Amino acid sequence: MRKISDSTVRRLALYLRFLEQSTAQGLTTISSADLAHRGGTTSAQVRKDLSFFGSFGKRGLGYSVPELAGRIRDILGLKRSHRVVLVGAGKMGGALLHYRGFRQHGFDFAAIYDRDPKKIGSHWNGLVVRDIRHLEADLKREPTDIAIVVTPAEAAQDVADRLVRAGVKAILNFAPVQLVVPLDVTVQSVNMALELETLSFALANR
Amino acid sequence: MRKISDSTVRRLALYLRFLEQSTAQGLTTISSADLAHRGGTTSAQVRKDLSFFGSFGKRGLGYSVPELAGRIRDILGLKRSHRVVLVGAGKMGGALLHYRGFRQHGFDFAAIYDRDPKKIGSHWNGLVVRDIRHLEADLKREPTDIAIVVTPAEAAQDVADRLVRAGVKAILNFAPVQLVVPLDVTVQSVNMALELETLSFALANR
DNA sequence: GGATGTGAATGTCTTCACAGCT
DNA sequence: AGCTGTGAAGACATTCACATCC
Repeated sequence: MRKISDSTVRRLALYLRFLEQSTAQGLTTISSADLAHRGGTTSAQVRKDLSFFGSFGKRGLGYSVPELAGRIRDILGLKRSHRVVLVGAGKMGGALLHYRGFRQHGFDFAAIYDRDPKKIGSHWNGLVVRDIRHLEADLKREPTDIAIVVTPAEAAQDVADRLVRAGVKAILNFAPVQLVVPLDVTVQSVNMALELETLSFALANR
Repeated sequence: MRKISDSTVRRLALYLRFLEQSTAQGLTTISSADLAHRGGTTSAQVRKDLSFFGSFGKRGLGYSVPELAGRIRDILGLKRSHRVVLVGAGKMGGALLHYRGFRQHGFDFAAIYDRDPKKIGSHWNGLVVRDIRHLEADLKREPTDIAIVVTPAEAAQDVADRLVRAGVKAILNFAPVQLVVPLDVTVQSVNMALELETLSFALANR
């Protein structure tokens, strides 16, 4: 497949969000201009993004909301649900576990791990926190391709190495470190202090 | 000032992280190649990023770690601390409030707001949750330029409008909606479901 | 000698603009 | 007539490569 840019993928996910809202509002048809307006981009951008994957619209009319939503779900691989394991049973881990948006989009938490004996065995949103030592054996029994890492910075690389060895192919990293992984593993990092720093830059330079 | 790309700003923040680590390790000098290696980029990229703001290195030697760190802090506006208000006293808000990385980088929580009477008045990490109704009056007394929005999607735009009216110039948004704000206000959004969706795309297309 | 700083070349993403369907 | 789909143009970002200086 032709190389698709990260920005295009992120925009597709955004468009999908708007399509879902449009469905809720009972709309059946939407134009690239509408989608663009809501996503802060241009209609040409929307059409170009979609054109990498096919032509889903009707000239003179626009796109069928349900059809386009289906196509994008297909493109993003959201037609099936994903098992997700979470490593790090801290405050942030707990917040993520309760975050509605994940389940709504087909991401289901299968397990939560920590290494702190005080946390192991406690119940979190219907799941029991397991000893990180069981990670490899558990994933061998039930393969999982997405992991969320919410450990302190010092532990994150080690956890990532173990996840990779256990066959995880995609990691969402909240620890403030740059994870090193093999090329066939994808990492997305959310670095919250860094987000604030870009805001600080914007404030300092207006 | 010449227009600086968002990617450049984010990389600067990353370099700063590495410089801090290098300081901790007692290094006094670092080359663009070292910085590049740790940040997953190239030495030319590092030099180009820095060149937008001046020439901070010594040819044949590299960069002085403390000096470069200082320069980047200056560029990013991190030489002063920032007052931050948080809106939304949910699980995620609580997690952010406890997140060490913020304070470490000079971002200090000044207040936390919610509209749920059951939460108002309770203590969160040394702060008392205040009624969102006091937002405008509080910010008039103590101007603040950064706000973090961690409300449900439905409430986020309304909260953003009020923040803007109260003079906030930078918003870090965790609600899964696209906030509409005037041009002189900067928004950074962290959309967690969207991050997982890009991972799902990567899994589906390898 | 060794690493920076930077124009020039290349590559990538976005926008334009219009032919082509419905 | 209206809106898509898409080559071509333009803007922007990254990489190259080398003169420059410590």
